[in-house]
Amino acid sequence: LAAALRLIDADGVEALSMRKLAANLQVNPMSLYHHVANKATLLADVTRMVSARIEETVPTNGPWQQQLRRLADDFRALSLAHRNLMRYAFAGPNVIQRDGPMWLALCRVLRASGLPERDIEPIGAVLASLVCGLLLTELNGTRRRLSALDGTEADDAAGFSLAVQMLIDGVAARIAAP
Amino acid sequence: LAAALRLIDADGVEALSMRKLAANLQVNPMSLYHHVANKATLLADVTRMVSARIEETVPTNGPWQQQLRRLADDFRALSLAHRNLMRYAFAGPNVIQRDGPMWLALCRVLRASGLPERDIEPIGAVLASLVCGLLLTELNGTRRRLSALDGTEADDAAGFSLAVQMLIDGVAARIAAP
DNA sequence: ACCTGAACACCGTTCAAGT
DNA sequence: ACCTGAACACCGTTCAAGT
Repeated sequence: LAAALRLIDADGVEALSMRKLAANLQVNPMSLYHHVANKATLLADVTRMVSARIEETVPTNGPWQQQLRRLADDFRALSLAHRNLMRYAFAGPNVIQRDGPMWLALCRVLRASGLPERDIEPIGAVLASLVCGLLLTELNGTRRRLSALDGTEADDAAGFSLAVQMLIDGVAARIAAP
Repeated sequence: LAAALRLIDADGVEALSMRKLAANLQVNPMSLYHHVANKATLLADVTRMVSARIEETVPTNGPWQQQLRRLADDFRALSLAHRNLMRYAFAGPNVIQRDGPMWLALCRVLRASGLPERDIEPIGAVLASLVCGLLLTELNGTRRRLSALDGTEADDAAGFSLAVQMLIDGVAARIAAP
């Protein structure tokens, strides 16, 4: 999986083939099938491996607004660190798993915010979706292309930050007047 | 392009090959290359063709909140009508074009809302990104899987509606206190 | 201007045979 | 339990030759 990720980081998901991966590992292409069912599950496994890295970086103190922002920023850092993989992975269902650290951390923060219990999961799912959209459009260049004629990396970061603030305010509004 | 879209609707983007498309058109595979540069641009062209269908359905009267909601709903209807294509297309840069009807309509509505001119494009880009996220996670099943143990189509629609309302409120708040 | 057949350089995956 | 070579059924694309 680590070797596959290296190749994807270098050349993109489309350029990864079982045969190239085998060559990179100095092994017969067919040997891979003793460790992985097929290419699709290999990609799903790489995606899950990378997505699980949110875990370590998650803080548990400070105001909920700050924790939420931190979670979003970590998700963004992860996406930018593995652009090629994540751009592909967002199309599939493996980026945010229901039993994964990302979702668990998000629910924990929302509970700490005082949001009514029955709102936690639906609002959490919507927030996760919205942030996925921000990251996907940053990875594929759509946001930069739309928001200005001469977009920079700093504009991407600013747009992300602005949007996350909007989401935090939205949650706050829902706590104040449920 | 229409034939390609039919095949994609039926079997998904992965199952589309130049050779199958040619067979479907009762033509030699190589003939296709006289009408399209390669497979990647064919897919981009299909995406643009479908994305342009927002055009006709866009209203120009009523309060801006209602127009914005209508735009989002139309985008959702389009995405659901061509799930296989759109799931793939969201990964690329061709869904929302800067000179396309979607973006032009969005900017028109935001101008009508009274949002300061210099906020139109950055806020528009962020809103477009967020809605892309909602649709993508609906198409790949992530939102349904996260928000409840027994999600239905109606839950998807409700989550979408709730999120769009949050976005409209966010814009309204920015108009009231800039 | 469009179509075609042959060919090239790749794919993912199966299977029988090896150690 | 793991590795391997040969083989199968596909790919996208190029190119020279046709109409």
